Amino acid sequence: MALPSDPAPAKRTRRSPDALRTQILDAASELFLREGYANTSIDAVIERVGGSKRAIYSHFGGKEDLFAAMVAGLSEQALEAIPEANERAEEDVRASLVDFARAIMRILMDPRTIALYRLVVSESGRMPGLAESFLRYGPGRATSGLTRLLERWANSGLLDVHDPKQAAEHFIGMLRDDSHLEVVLGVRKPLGERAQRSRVERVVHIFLDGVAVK
Amino acid sequence: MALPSDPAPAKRTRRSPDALRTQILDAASELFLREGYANTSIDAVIERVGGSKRAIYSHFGGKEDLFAAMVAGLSEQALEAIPEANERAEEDVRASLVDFARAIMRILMDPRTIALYRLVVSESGRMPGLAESFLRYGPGRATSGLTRLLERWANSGLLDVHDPKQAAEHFIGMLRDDSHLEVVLGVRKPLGERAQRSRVERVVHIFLDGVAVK
DNA sequence: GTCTATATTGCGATAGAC
DNA sequence: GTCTATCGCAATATAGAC
Repeated sequence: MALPSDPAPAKRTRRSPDALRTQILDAASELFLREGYANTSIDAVIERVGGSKRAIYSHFGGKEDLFAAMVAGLSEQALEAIPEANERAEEDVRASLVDFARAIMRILMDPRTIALYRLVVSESGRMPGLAESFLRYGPGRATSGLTRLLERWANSGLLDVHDPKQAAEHFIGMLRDDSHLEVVLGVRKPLGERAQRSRVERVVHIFLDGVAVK
Repeated sequence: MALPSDPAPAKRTRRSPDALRTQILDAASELFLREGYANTSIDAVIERVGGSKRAIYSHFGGKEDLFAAMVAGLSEQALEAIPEANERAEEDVRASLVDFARAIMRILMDPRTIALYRLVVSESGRMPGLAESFLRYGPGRATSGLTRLLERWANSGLLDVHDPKQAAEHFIGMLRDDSHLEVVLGVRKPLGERAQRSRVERVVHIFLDGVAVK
């Protein structure tokens, strides 16, 4: 994201506190995601950013807090890609669901998201509060976004859902199935564009129409 | 848990090799699941079982191999609870799916399975092969079991599924949704019997009938 | 046991914003 | 000029490796 501290830390112009904060977060994200929590040192982060370790402590409080800030930031950032409920949604339920599912699928298969997921599962036992903020900024936003869509369609009589939140969770669960787990566990590469599309079609079809022969 | 060691023709002093192996696995499971991989020492395992460290190395090879054996064993053991495809399946698709889903749901919400899942996600990066055996003995068996059921129903013209394996993955994904993730991350307790039933009903309903208004 | 790595803190110096 | 954030460096603490 931010500019790499070019040849040398520019003497003339000073970074804004905000820029420093962002640069620290970017460097920390990269290292945490690649090396894991324990294998990433404060020194390694600061080495990439320049300046003093003090900056991290005054901005974030400590290593755990830096990690937590990174998790929240990345979760939020990832979810920016989901389409907002818009007017078109009212018109074509199926197409809107496909749009939504594609966005979620892309996020789920993004290597950064995968690494983040692994990291959160690994470290949430040790860090109370980490899981909450991850869920709130990440998966929770996806679910609540879809929940609102389902509610609207249910109110319009287009869908028959009694518990929109639960239905949203099930829908997203279909997207985060074994194929996702296999990627998380590193036994297969993330699905490509084509496979993603194909799975999204099936999921939307099952969700809307079911598989029972009528 | 596994083989009962009572009827073993154990001499006064010596356990059968098989019983020793089982006892080591049981002790290791408990410690690994509760304390994690790094926080469990070979000494701690041996302390519970008695005997010498040598036993672990001759039976399993080393700490990682013991861990891998435990993961494979627990995965396999957990999956024993899923109902085999039987004759009744042919009769009532819906009831059979509910049975199947209930079994899977119970497994997913079992604290041991939850701990195992966390552990596998945490350690699979470090241990090549761990993820494969976990998937093969655990989730893979669930998926393949359901896949066979779906194939039969599809062949009988009861269901309209073109890719039974993918459909099975989506079905199980609905059961392993955000509510499961929240339990894995420790932000909520496992769903109780009642909530499990309720979710299973919804999942089967969505899967068979869909939510679109006809 | 020693020793190394690393998280954390203390504090005077300094550079830029105002 | 003052003021604040940051820097640079050093010191402390501690957990884990060996």
